Amino acid sequence: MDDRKQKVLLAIIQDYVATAEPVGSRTIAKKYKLGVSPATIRNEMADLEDQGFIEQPHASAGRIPSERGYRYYVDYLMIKQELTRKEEDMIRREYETKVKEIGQVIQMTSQLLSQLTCYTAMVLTPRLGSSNFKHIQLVSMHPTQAMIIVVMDNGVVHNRMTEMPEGISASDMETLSRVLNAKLQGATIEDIKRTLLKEIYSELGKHRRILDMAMELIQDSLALRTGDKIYLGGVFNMLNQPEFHDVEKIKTMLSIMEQEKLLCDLLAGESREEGVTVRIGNEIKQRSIRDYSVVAAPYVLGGRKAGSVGVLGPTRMEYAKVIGVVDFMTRNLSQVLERMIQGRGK
Amino acid sequence: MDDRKQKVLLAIIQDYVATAEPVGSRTIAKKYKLGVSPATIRNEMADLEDQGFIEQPHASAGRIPSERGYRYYVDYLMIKQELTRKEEDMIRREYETKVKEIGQVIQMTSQLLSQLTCYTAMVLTPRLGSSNFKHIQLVSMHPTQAMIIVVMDNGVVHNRMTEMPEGISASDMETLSRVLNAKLQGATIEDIKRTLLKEIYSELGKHRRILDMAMELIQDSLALRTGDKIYLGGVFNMLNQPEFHDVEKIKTMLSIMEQEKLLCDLLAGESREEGVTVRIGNEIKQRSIRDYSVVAAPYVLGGRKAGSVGVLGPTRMEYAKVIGVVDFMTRNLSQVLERMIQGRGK
DNA sequence: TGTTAGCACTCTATGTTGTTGAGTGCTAAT
DNA sequence: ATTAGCACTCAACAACATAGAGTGCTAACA
Repeated sequence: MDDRKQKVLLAIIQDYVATAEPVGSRTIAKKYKLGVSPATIRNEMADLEDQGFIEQPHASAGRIPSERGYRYYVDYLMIKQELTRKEEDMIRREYETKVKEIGQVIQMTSQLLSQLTCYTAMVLTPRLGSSNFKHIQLVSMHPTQAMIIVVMDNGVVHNRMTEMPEGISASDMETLSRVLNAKLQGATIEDIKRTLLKEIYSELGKHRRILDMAMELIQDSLALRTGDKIYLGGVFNMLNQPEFHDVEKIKTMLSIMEQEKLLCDLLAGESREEGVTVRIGNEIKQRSIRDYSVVAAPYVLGGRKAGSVGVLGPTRMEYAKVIGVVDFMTRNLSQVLERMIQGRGK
Repeated sequence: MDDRKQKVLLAIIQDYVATAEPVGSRTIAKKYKLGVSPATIRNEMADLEDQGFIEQPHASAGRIPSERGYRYYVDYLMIKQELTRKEEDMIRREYETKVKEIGQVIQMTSQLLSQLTCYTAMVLTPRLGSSNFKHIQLVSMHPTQAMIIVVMDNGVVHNRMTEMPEGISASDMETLSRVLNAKLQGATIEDIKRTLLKEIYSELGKHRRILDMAMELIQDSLALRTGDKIYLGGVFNMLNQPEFHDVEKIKTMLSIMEQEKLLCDLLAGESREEGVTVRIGNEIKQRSIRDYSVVAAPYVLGGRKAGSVGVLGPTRMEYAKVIGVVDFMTRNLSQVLERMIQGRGK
């Protein structure tokens, strides 16, 4: 692959990414002054086509990059595009002013990602590590109603209403809370299941009914692990891409977006322990998405992969830009989350 | 408006709602055996057009109902379609098995609504009435981190992490919680602002830093009123309606769906204190939605309107069905929420 | 007087055909 | 190795023709 061929391929990709129209030899000669005539470029293009880097939609049209072409571009030709000063400032500002809890962080991230790229953003909720029991609190609401609140040590809070037998006063509940807290301090789910449960029951047996509810909630909390949820951003945004001029395309795209499970697999599966991963067209394992490309990367929490973010768009994607954005956003997201959970050390 | 004219209008509406194609006189004569010839029906149709109940898209096409036609249908011709036994059972089962907290109820409702109607569902989150302070709890997390949890008397829970000065033990926090709870019991926001604040500060002055945070959260909680949020369901669902064969239509529709505020106004504004409201086309005040119809109704909590649900679809809508569904769902939703908040009295 | 058959007319949707222009591949000259 | 020239291909577009659905009107009919 000599130098000029690379230049031609680069030109084709850049032009096609920008215009979504097949690129002809004349266009390249004019716009990307390589100092040679269209005829020469035609020869190079014929070669590139033989090697599978570009293809012709039909006989008398220009060329478009093939998946292999994009792959070559991403691996060898592309220069990652860093965010501008302005963009970085904007992002930091958004996080600082508008975000107060973990759900908002995730949502904001997906919004920013799609806004910066014009494609669809996906963010997987973080698995918040350890998740052991921290605190339980029973609060009397109505005469016959109580709320059970469970706090996990990663900062997740669960709560549930429950019916309560008559004749339990608010101070009874306070006592119950205190005893339970003392017993359960720092316990893992195994501890609770194996040993503590019996101990507690024998001690507080008369409040069996409430205990049952409390235990159920604690177990749910421990089991739930903030069940992998995926946030999408800018699905609608992407419809402005010319690949969606056709109603059928829109529908199939939207039906993919509806399949949460598929998208979770996509994100969880594609991104490795570290760094940005790019999957182009058929490189994606999920069959139904083979017309698109994904740029994904994990974000970390306490040094370990906690979740992933990704951008989904047509194979004709601004890879340089998207990769830059995804890279920045994952690092930023890690920081923001870390600060939020560990405390915003001044 | 004589009897036969009504029958013709009814036939036109039913057929057009079913097929989305302009209806001709032949079709009516054949399918809706009125016992007269197409020519007679043509005469009736000419009259109906003069009166503004139907219109012709172009000279040699059949007729389609006008907004006035739909209005007449909804007011005088239509027979509300109750849900089938099967559907009702399905709904009840879904709520019972899958729904454990208030957010899920709302989401499930919008899902079911859109599923049953094939249009887009909108559900406004409930305003949970009073919303006074019920309980506060400080929980020590890390050595320098604490969580503040505030419970409101309508069952809403807010929580926030905060930094904590060194040298405050877990039992200090327990004490703090207890004193605060005692002081604040059942207080409204005014109480807190006017009198209690000073009292508490003078008593617990040395923990000023924590108090500030706690008070901030309480005030936020009182102010937030679970800020009117809207849940949409089945936006994509609706794309299968033939009115969306055109890309532009899809885009404008989706851009409407993105404007949360607009939709909130729509729902909050259109539905009165009680019962199902139907707004057809231009009857909708919001300009940008004038091509659609809305069927909305409020749901109640403790005897007062707490929120609204609605269905948004093309003017060519199955009003009979949709009205039945909306009616049933609001009543059911009221019940489910009531039970959830007041306690699931057996 | 209300109903109906018949018919001319209208207009969209669909298909056909011709034309244009962008772009190629090949060849021969440089 | 590069390039000008040229014949060729094919999608896109426009112009035109055709078919058919549906109407409104008129005149005949019960």
